[in-house]
Amino acid sequence: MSGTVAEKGLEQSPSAGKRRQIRPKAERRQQLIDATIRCIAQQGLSAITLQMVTREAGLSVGIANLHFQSKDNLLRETLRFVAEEYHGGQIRIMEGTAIANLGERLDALLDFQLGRGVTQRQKMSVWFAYYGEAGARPVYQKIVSTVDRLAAQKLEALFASIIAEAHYEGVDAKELATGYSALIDGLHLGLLVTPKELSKRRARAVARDFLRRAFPKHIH
Amino acid sequence: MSGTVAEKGLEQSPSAGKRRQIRPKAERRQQLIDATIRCIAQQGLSAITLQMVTREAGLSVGIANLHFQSKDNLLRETLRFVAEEYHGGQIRIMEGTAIANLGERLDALLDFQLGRGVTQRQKMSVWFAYYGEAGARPVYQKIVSTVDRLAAQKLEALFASIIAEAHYEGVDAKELATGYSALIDGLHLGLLVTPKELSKRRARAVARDFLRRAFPKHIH
DNA sequence: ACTCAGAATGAATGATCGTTCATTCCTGTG
DNA sequence: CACAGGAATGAACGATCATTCATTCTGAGT
Repeated sequence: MSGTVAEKGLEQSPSAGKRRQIRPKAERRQQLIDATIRCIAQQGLSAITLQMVTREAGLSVGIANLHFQSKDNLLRETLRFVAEEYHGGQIRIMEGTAIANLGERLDALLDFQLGRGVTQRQKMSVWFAYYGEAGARPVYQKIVSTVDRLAAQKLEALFASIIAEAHYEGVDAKELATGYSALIDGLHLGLLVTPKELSKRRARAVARDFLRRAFPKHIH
Repeated sequence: MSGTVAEKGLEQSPSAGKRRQIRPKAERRQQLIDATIRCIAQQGLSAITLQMVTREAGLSVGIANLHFQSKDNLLRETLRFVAEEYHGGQIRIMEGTAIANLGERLDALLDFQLGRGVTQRQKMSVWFAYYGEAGARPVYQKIVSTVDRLAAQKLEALFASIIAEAHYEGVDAKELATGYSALIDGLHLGLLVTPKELSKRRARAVARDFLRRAFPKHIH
């Protein structure tokens, strides 16, 4: 997890807020994306406003259209960023050579997916805000599908390796990967919508249980 | 499943669209809620408009505020209706005495949750549209939590009965119910966002696999 | 046939949004 | 130090929204 999303929002100088600053284009873009994420989490995707986002970023209204051409494009780029952050994190764990033991790699994946970084209200709010619009906006669907497909393939490969290693019988890697991904998504949803009923601790226990049932020799 | 949501949208007379009709308040409310559901599915929650909804219902703009006081209230009532429809359907199956056999009751539940009625794009779009806003709107969270808790209790009770009936060992009904609910939610999400990657057939297979792993004596 | 309570309408209103662009102000370069 | 390129600003604009309410119309009761 990279902690690039949080902080900022105020100028670097605590009280002063006047002096105009010129910064490289890439930096401003990221600054606006970060502000967009914070606004979506706090106000929701349907209530979001350019005035809201640019104020959160400590900049003027016009700058959003300067760097992103339109509000629609800013929202698209924000989704692209969040999607790549999440799926990239998963993929890095699954194809990383740092962890040789397959069981430990599974553990690391679960730690990431239900760990502090991902299960922040802020992050989950953004995820599901876009999911909610995906039904009506094919563009969002496409952005998510693209990264999602790659992560799904990596997960399936990891499961296949585990199955081969321990000669598990009657288990289909692809079907199991689909189920595990869906389970994680559903747990995120539960953490977001009914946090009183589902604690993070229990979410982890549930996911671990799923893996233990499938790979008893790898998850103790 | 009650099919109250579809049809309408046009006056009863195909071509004529002028004559004003007076109908009971309850009927008009339902008519507007149905139109709202269709609009959310087609345009998304963030793009929805009272003009859009009332036109879809074949009525004038002012009528929305007449029967619901505000747009916010219309959206709240629509969520309440959808939530009760979905969770009510589940609860009716789980506490219904029509099916005595516990294994068959499980099957019926799965058929409902991943059947034609629920997995329509229209329905799932509405669900996740509201879920997406739940992070920023405590009201939505509360509405969903209320019905969700009851369904979760019924599911847990059903699982507990099954566990007791066949003396399954080392299985916790509550944890399993949480996992199953999350799995179903995640599969709905997959069907909505990545329909190309996940067919309804495979979603059912995945859910059935989860149940078979947990209750091998009940699901063949 | 007549009446009238109240359901339904839709033009008008004020607020707010995304977007534009003339202007201002940095800052690296010569 | 002077200057030019372009990053940043924010007032202005037109479009669109939720909401109001004076008016019209309906249909059940008499």
